Amino acid sequence: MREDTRARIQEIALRLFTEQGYEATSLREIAEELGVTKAALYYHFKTKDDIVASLADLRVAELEELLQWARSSPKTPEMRRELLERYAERLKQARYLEVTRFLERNQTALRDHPNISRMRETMLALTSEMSPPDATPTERISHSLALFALHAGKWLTQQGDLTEEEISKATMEVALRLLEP
Amino acid sequence: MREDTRARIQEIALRLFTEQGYEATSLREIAEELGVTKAALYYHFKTKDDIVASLADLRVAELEELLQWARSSPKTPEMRRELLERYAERLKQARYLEVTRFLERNQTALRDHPNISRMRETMLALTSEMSPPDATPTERISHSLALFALHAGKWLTQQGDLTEEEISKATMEVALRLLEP
DNA sequence: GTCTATAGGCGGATAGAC
DNA sequence: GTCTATCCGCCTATAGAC
Repeated sequence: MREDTRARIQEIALRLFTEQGYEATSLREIAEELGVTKAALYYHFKTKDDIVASLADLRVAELEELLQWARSSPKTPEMRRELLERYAERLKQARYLEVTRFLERNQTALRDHPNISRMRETMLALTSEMSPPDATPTERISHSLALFALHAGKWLTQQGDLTEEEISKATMEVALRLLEP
Repeated sequence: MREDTRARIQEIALRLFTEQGYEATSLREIAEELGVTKAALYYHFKTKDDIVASLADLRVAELEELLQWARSSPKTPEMRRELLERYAERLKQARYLEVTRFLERNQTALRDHPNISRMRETMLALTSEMSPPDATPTERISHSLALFALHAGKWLTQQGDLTEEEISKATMEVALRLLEP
């Protein structure tokens, strides 16, 4: 039953930051929910920003790994399809999805955070790997959008009575179609 | 040269909220930039939230007008194409685009704001007008994404050396293609 | 309409005991 | 590792003069 306190802080912080926003969530709230005092948090993390950094690290590492793979692979349509599938694979992991949501929703508040800038750059580099060098503007937009389409499925969940399976399958179909000529 | 102070507050607040985030922006900053004291702001707006409400009103009204138009129109593919074009038209107006950006980037911080909930619902209703009742899940996702595609162009601006004209044209092409069977 | 002054609270962060 | 106690600054908001 005894869990690493550090991990529990990350867990609670991630949830609250995502639900309420980073600035709107105080260390007091996190501590209260954990059942300790604010001061205890400072044993595990030097600052509030440090908690964010530890959360972002996870995703930055995965994104950079993905980018490295893309760059070292032949620039073919098949590679781009596989990049899409690998990205979708990551999004399926609950923990990773939560972090992604948190970062999506708090872009502005975290704009000066070093990890965030790095993530944005990596994400941009990733979208540019989705198009061949000679692509038209339309192709470029379409291929980049394919990546974001995978996120979109999550926002549109409320819509109708689709199951998660249906949505994720449909979303991938749409994304793949955005890659077609 | 004398401009309505109320309007200038909205203008400055909108910019700072968008750049730094809602929570991260204090009334002191807004007042300083305007060249008055905090207290003066309270003559024009009852609370900080009131400033947000006044900003959101603008967009909520336009979205609801759009929804009303869609609902009172025949449910044809042509209508959906026109809805897309009308939406794109709105996004072209600088003032409207700024408000949209602000709301996009501060969703979490403003999640309890009445206008924001209403906006989210309207936006969702709008996406559901994009699909016929008998649409498959894939069509539903694809058509909804068409609407968001128009936003995406703005995020991907940094990419390459495309002009604003090229991006907006390419984005619309991609969006229209998402509506095709 | 705008000011000065101030109330009252909560924020992040630290010192030092246990 | 966690606590109590505390610092200090900034925040929103209000009262009341001009």
